[in-house]
Amino acid sequence: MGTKQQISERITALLKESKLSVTETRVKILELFMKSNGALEHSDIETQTGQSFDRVTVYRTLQTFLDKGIIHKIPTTDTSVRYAVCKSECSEHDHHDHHVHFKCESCGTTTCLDETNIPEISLPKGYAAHNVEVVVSGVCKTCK
Amino acid sequence: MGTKQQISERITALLKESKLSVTETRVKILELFMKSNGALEHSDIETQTGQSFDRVTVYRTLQTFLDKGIIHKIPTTDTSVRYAVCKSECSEHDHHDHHVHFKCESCGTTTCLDETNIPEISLPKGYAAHNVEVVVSGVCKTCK
DNA sequence: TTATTTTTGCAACAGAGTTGCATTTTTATT
DNA sequence: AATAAAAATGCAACTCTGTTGCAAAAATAA
Ligand SMILES: [Mn+2]
Ligand SMILES: [Mn+2]
Ligand SMILES: [Zn+2]
Ligand SMILES: [Zn+2]
Repeated sequence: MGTKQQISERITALLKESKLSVTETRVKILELFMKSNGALEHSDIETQTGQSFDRVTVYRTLQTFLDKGIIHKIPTTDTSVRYAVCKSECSEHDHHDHHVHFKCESCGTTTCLDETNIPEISLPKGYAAHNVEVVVSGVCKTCK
Repeated sequence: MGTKQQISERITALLKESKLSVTETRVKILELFMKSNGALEHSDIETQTGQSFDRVTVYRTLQTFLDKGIIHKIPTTDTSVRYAVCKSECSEHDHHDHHVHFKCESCGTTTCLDETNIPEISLPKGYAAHNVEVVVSGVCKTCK
């Protein structure tokens, strides 16, 4: 957690590490991600910031964060795209989110289960795996 | 596999089992799915049928097939939606595709690995799993 | 402070998906 | 086989999501 001040400093540091200008948009969107306990989609960001930013800016900001390994996408079966902040192992052009994602059918929240490891999958002969995504749906601990 | 005649009969039977009218659109789209060795998205269906059907009809057909448990969706991290035919265990309103999906980074094909089982995932306390989706990306056996 | 680089907002556009409704096709009934 | 009832299709119009070019504004470097 941390105080508002501390979070703000962490965000500034993160942006500078990633060689990104520290702008109001980027800081506010990163704050949103850090406050939220679940993944966010584009529309969440638009509504939760109170329509203060242009849609285009939000799209570009998310793309920039993806490029720099600050956030990652979570697979869905609908056309929506969900994003969550990366913990540590991720870097520019090389995402390694070896954790399971959980989508609650009751509250709709998608969370990163950072402690839950992805098991080995033995593929048929001839297939080479680079990345494994696991999305579990069910009921989360708060909805239980 | 089977001859054209046999496939046609199987499709008719499948539609009747699902209590669906046997229409040209539905038969042609199901043929496409059965011929294809990978998953299809909406645009594939439009192009591969030679623009003969209205977009709206294709959307409605896919939705109907989903509702009846004839096809299932495959999760992606982009906004595209991929569909593949269900094998057997699936029925109306209850999809159980306990198999792994593979997306080839080389040829772009998404395939159902029907023999590859999904391992048990031990979630944190309080979480209840209803369904587990696994999507592996890498290089498929034909591209290797 | 000033110059340079980067980011933002706007406008305009492209594409994906949805809905209502009239027409056509399929299925059920006689 | 003909007819009636039900279901599916195609079209038009629309909404929603995401993209691109460019001028104005903001952030960083000098
Ligand atoms: Mn995650
Ligand atoms: Mn499948
Ligand atoms: Zn929940
Ligand atoms: Zn391949």
